[in-house]
Amino acid sequence: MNLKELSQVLGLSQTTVSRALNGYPEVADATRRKVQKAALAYNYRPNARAKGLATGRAMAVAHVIPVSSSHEMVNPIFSDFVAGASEIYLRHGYDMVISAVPDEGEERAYRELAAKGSVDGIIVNRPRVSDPRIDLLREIGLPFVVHGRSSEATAEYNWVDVNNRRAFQCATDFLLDLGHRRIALVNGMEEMDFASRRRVGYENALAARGVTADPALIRSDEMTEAHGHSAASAMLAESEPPTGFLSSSIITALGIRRAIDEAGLMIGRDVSVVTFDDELSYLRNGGKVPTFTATRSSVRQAGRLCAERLLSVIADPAQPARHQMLQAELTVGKSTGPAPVAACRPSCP
Amino acid sequence: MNLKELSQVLGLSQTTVSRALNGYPEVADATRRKVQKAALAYNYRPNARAKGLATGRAMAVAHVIPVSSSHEMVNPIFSDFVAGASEIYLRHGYDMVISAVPDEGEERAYRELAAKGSVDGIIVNRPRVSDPRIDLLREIGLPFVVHGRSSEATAEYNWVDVNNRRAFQCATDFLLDLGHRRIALVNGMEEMDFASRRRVGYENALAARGVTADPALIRSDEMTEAHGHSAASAMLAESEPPTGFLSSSIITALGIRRAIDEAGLMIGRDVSVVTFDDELSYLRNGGKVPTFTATRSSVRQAGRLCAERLLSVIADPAQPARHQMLQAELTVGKSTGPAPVAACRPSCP
DNA sequence: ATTCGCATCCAAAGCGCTTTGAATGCCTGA
DNA sequence: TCAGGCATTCAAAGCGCTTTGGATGCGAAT
Repeated sequence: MNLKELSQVLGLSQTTVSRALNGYPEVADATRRKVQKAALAYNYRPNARAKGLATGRAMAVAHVIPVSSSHEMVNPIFSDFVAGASEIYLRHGYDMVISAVPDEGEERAYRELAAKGSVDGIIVNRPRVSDPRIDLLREIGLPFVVHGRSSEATAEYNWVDVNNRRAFQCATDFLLDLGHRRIALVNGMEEMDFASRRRVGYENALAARGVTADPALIRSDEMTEAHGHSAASAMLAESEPPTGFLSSSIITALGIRRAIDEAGLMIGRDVSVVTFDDELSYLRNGGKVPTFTATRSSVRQAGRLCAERLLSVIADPAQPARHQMLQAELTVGKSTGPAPVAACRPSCP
Repeated sequence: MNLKELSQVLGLSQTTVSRALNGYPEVADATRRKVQKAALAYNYRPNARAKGLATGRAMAVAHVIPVSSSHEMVNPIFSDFVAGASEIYLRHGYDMVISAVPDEGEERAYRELAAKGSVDGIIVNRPRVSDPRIDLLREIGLPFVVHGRSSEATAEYNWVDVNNRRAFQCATDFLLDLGHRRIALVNGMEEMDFASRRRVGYENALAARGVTADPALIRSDEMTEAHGHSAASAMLAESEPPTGFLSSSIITALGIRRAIDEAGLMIGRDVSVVTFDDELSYLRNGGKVPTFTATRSSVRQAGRLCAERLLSVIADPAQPARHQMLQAELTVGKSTGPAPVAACRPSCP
């Protein structure tokens, strides 16, 4: 059933039917009710493509998911972020299109997205420290919101981010306060902006206490369970193993815990772990006293905020850029404790 | 730059330009080359909405993600499935729209999706044992492919599924062969078809050996780490604890392992665990000898297959329904071993 | 020389909607 | 009685594309 048919059934013009359904005031109340009833009865929905063509708005936004031919990795936080964002889109009648963009033709893909006109705006995920996408999107003129920031970007743009530097500074301080001195950082890929900021927070905290960061205690890779495990295993096997770990994701933290178990050590007593916790729905760091001591910030909530911001920018593209900084709170769980007193070694008196 | 402008620049009609770009034969080679060059130079892309309106095809498919107001859970396999599917869509020039559908208005939402005409087909996720969506979609006439099956559906429909029953039967047999008799099942929600089939496989295997399934050893819930942990903790604290666990997901398996560790037991020696492994990219069950003994089947691959099937159905909707059954292979890892000889208990001689 | 076929190109209709500009009918006030 | 105002409704244009149904011109066949 399309508008033409519906209007014929009703004996009205397409204009009147369209206006009645879209809430225009110049339609008699009786007529409007009649039209609404018929629309319901015939299960009429305006065709989205035709509507879009006529209005110039797609009522859809794109989330870009980078696909790399080299390594098939999906961002673990993708699902929860998307779930949060789609709550908002649902409420506002927007569709979400997921656009897989291969690493190679990144620029081309973004331009195409804009030129095709199938979306009114874009959410940019996983910005790198230096990320050409931001300037590109500004040039193209398509509304966008970045989840995260790009440190080296000069232009103004809308972003929603969590205070990664501060979170890792706090987490490091927490371990330092507990007496830990050899603290390892199991980080994400450091060309990613969030990972780079986390490292800065870690290094700042150490420097503030006069502890020199040991490069052997810093690892950076995709945030998989395997990475957490292999990084921690290797470090724990060193002659001077760390007594504390900072983890960039609850998934790597699981790997770190596994390595600790395997080493015959006890987490929270022999080795402490503080992790960043995105509050992934299927990996809740739950319980009254959470398993892991963590700096937590809901990525699902970040998804909601990004989506809301994007819809606002689409509604009024001229407004100045706005930034939303979320604070990750440190919650003490069972994975941390005072630094163990050094075991008696040959060098000890 | 739109078609009209481009054709004016070239001094050609819109018809010719359109045909030149779409590969129709009735265009002179020289003309075609000129048009292609200009299209590139001006960065011309046909407007997707207009094209869709004219052709009647949206060049987009929907993936439905159910959002429940009661519990905010995202299917953990969502990201990898979507990543696999989008590889295919990308290759064929299709967009993927993620449609959040609230539990309440499910039927309305599907009808709307079809009537709006913004997609050419749908992927149905997480079918339940009895799932009205299948009949609904058949009635609506929108092409669809189900990831999984719905046992109680009578009509024919396209699906891609893994042999869950067989996988769990094999896994159970494997533990039985190792001498285990008290085998627990930590399952997903059993109104989901896959979980129901897994349970059947488990029960069949036990029955075939004359072992009666103990209801106390079966738990079913969302496949979170917490569920694995709490289910296993509770069971291990019983007077007759299980010596083997079957887990429905690598995520619950992580929780089970945690419970085993906490109980002071050793996985693979005191307690064996076999898990279903969807090969999630950030939770690879890696290594030469994998951590977990598992029946594995890549959900990313399932995403690819579903997408390919859907595009095929869209291209030729009249073709008969086809089914693709993937077989999950059992891979032996470090999490299983012979059933421990019963420790000396008061009741022992 | 005329016709036919072929290669190439084009004008215009149409996809289903919104929106502009105008028409219609009715009531009010002069 | 008639102009003017208001409330309703409508016909038609237009969004940017594809596609139908010709046009046009040229060389080959008659």
